[in-house]
Amino acid sequence: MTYDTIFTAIGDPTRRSVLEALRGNPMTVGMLAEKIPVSRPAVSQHLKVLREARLVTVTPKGTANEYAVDKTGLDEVRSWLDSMWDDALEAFKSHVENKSKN
Amino acid sequence: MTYDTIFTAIGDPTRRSVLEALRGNPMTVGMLAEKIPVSRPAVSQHLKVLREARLVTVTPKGTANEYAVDKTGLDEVRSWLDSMWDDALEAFKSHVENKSKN
DNA sequence: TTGTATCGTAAGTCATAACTTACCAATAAA
DNA sequence: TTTATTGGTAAGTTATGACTTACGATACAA
Repeated sequence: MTYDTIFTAIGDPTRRSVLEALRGNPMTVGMLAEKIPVSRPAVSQHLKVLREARLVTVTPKGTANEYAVDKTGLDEVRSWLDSMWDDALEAFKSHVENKSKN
Repeated sequence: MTYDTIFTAIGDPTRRSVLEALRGNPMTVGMLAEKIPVSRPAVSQHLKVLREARLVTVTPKGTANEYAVDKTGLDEVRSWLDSMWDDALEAFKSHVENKSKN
């Protein structure tokens, strides 16, 4: 399941900070490292996890790598959410039916 | 931010297994503990985290506690997702506009 | 060619969260 | 009242993942 990777990625607070920072505009590693209270190599490591989860994209620009939000991973979250929501509604409905049968 | 709690909660694979198990039908701790490869007290601890994140509800039934998916937390995920999606689209749009200005 | 800027990765550290067993409280049945 | 079932919590263990510093590769300017 792809969403395992995605939710594991989002599960970390620092990685959520990275996504929050990127929601406005693409940013380089250095810029992110100035904004988020961890070392630059730590930011790189987190970006790697986010990239593998398809939550960010990277575009080399000279010596700099520019990162942006990748909607692919967000799509997966939405699919999971819709599916989860539907099932929860279904379970609630049949639960109520069972209840009114007793 | 409430969604910090939620995403931290979903970040754990065992807790995701719990949610997967509950998507079909409400279940008791004991039932969950049979289905998921961890001890029953571990399940209890995870359920506590999920409850505080508003991802599950608990209904005492005699000596048993029945847990079910709570749509409140799912709603938060949806809000975050929509907001994230909109911002990412906006950023992409203004990024393209900047690009065509250069 | 040298120097500078940028960043990925290796290697090391260690706090913490996910696990366990043990204990006990609450509920229900006998 | 006693016994059985169920589950929350305490306390202890430890693997791991989030952090750091160090190193070196790549791109670009001088």
